[in-house]
Amino acid sequence: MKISTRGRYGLRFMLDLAEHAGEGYVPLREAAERQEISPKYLERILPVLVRAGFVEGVQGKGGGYRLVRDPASYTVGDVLRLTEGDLAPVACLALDAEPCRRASFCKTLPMWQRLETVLDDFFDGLTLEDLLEGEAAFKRHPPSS
Amino acid sequence: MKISTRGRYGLRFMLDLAEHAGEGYVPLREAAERQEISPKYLERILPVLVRAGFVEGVQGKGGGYRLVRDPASYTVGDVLRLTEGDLAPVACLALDAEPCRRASFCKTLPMWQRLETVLDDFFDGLTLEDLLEGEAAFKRHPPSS
DNA sequence: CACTAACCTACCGTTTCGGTAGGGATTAGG
DNA sequence: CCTAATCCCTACCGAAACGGTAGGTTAGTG
Repeated sequence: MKISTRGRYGLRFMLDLAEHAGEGYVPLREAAERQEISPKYLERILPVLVRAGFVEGVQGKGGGYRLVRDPASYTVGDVLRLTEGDLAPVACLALDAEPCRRASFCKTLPMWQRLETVLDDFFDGLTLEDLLEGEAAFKRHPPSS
Repeated sequence: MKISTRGRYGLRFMLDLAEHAGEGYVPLREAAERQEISPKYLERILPVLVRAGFVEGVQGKGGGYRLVRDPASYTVGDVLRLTEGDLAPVACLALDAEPCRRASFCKTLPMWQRLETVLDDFFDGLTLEDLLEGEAAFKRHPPSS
């Protein structure tokens, strides 16, 4: 029950781009240094973000990456679903899961389904811009709501 | 980001005991058959539940396992923390985590902390008895609350 | 005494995780 | 035109976790 480095690094990379938006293209090496991530490893996480049209990569000297849209238009859920993969909390709810015979009477399935929507709502309710604001974003969504 | 079989099987075992409470001791083999879990594998998940005093195991003929307390007194969070381990969604929030240098300025840490409380609230707000009721338990805690 | 069933430990094949290595292909600047 | 910078792509790799198996020992029942 852990978010792996792929999801966390991918998200931090996107945040790094958001923090340096409007400064031209950000070389992977610089982002990796700031985020203290192995450049070669980070490099392997990015293709999925490029292919999804989330970031634009420009080759050659002076190149690098930049966000395509406004930071507020990327939800954390969007980024995690790409980099981490499926956000389903159990295997039987994964997109590629084969149907489970026990589904019709499983006492735990409703809970996992409910948890999945809780997670979706949590991650889709946060944008890169929200995270840049820091803790302030969570003050607006207090635990009691 | 998946709950492993240890947590899921442990929970289903506890639910199986809850469903057969008051019928004496439930042999592991019977519970494993009903839950379609490898008996030998399930056997390896149980010691932590026994040592925590969640279930009582009795050896010899006529023996087996039974819940020690009322099903309503076990939260899903209790069971999962024992069988699955830490419920922290990222490594840096785990109990045994070494302190992260980036914590003071990490843009994602507040989100993970918030998510951890969301998960704790979710799992600690459900008991074995709630799950036995099926979907009804979730009608009482609608998505909008 | 025999049988049942919990208890305990070691092993094992597969997958995932986190990372490294080594090349291309492309572009800006001298 | 050459070179340095930069993205892009694929293959490999050690360690750990996952999910399960095997084979015993201990304890209680009939």
